[in-house]
Amino acid sequence: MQYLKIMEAINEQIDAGLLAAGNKLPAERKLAESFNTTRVTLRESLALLEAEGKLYREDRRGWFVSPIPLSYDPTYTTNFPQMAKEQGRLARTELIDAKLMPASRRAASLLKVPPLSEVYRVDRLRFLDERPVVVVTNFILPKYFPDLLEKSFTSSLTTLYREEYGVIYSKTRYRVSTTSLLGDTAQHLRATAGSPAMLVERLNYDQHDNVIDCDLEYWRHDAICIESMAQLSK
Amino acid sequence: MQYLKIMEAINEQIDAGLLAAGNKLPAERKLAESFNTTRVTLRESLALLEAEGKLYREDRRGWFVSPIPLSYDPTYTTNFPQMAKEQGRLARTELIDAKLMPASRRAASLLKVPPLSEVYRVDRLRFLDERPVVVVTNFILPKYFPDLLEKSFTSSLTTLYREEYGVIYSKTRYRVSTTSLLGDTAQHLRATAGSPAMLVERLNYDQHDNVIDCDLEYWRHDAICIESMAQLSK
DNA sequence: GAGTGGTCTAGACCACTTT
DNA sequence: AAGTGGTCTAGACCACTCG
Repeated sequence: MQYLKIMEAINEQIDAGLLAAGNKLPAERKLAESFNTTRVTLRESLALLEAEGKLYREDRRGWFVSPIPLSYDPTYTTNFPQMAKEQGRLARTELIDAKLMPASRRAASLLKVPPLSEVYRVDRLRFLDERPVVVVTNFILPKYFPDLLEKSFTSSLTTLYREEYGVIYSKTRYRVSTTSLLGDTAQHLRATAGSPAMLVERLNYDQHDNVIDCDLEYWRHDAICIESMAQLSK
Repeated sequence: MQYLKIMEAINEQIDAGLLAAGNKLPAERKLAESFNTTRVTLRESLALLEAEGKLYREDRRGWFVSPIPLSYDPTYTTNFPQMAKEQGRLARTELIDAKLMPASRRAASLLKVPPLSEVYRVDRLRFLDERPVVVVTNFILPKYFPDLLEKSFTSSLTTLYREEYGVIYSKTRYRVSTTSLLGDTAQHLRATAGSPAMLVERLNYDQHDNVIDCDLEYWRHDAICIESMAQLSK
């Protein structure tokens, strides 16, 4: 099992600090040669390290050493930039698109509205230390947020909800699963189609226990770990 | 991008119900031939479907269609068999090993005890509908559980804690990340080395807020989704 | 324009599972 | 004994990135 040995060798270089977070690895052909193997086998090792979250890929750009993951607490509402800041990271959000449209099947079922009901859809791309790490899609019930599209999306949605509409996030139902990145989502994250990813789906309630929106978050899976504290319910 | 097309084709067959949960796919060579491609390319498609949680592999046995994932709520203490039962699934736990030993570095740091302190280590393998889905390793502080090894491990640990020691799980700190299966863990799960996995680490507290144990759970990543409700803390 | 990663081909051998 | 999946080789072409 060559590819396991190669994986361990690269792993050691990372642990020893020879390859620091963010560093680009040498070209695949060079690595393959230095490990005395072919590209196919080498790529198997790299894919394994990617699955473990030690390396990540930028499509057609090469392989990089993963930074420390962001600790993400779904029970904590602070907005993304602040969450990052508290962990000594720099965050930034880019608006991809915001529009009124018929709810997708998944969104309609989460929000418990009839299929094809009109909802706002807001797509955003978030960066951590200038690396794109998550594509967030919100589906928002227009009922609670009239004329949402005329507002500015420069601040966080939670802030917008609170300051413009007096709506306060108070409860969230979340679901975490693993998946892979495809199509536009992959492109925004500069990822190769099929890269492993973490999907966080959230259904958010306001202070009166009304469902106000839901969101789908496609994370580069090495960029976060979900971390929380829970009182046990039984 | 052939492998994406193949992936979609197989996906459709699953969605259409032609390939039902638990079904074994035809041999790789046959699939490759029927899609008019080579095994390498076909395996790329299969690996993608594995990453998405649609298929899983049993080492040297072939590819299978994934069953519906178990919904796993980390804030819910009911033991594993009961959690499964509530979702109409059959669960079973096998004891792999139980012994007193020096804490591993990871365990010592979680439990906040000096490295190499003696702790109980209990390894168990859990099945869902007769499929091995998770390897659970508990590191238990002997301080609260004298003579633990003399007890029977046929019931759940939570039950054992409560009935034999009056210790009640009341709070848990959990962390979810993605990783891959290697070595013994992979073997117990009948997985090929490097299969994608979900790692759930928990640090458990009793009714007096004492840390009593921690555990590492290596899940076949298609077998669960983490799902919970949270009151927002701020 | 050179080099790189993404994708693909057409084989091969081995150890293991299955028949 | 036959067939299967796991692993590996030694190439190839293309579209893209980067200097």
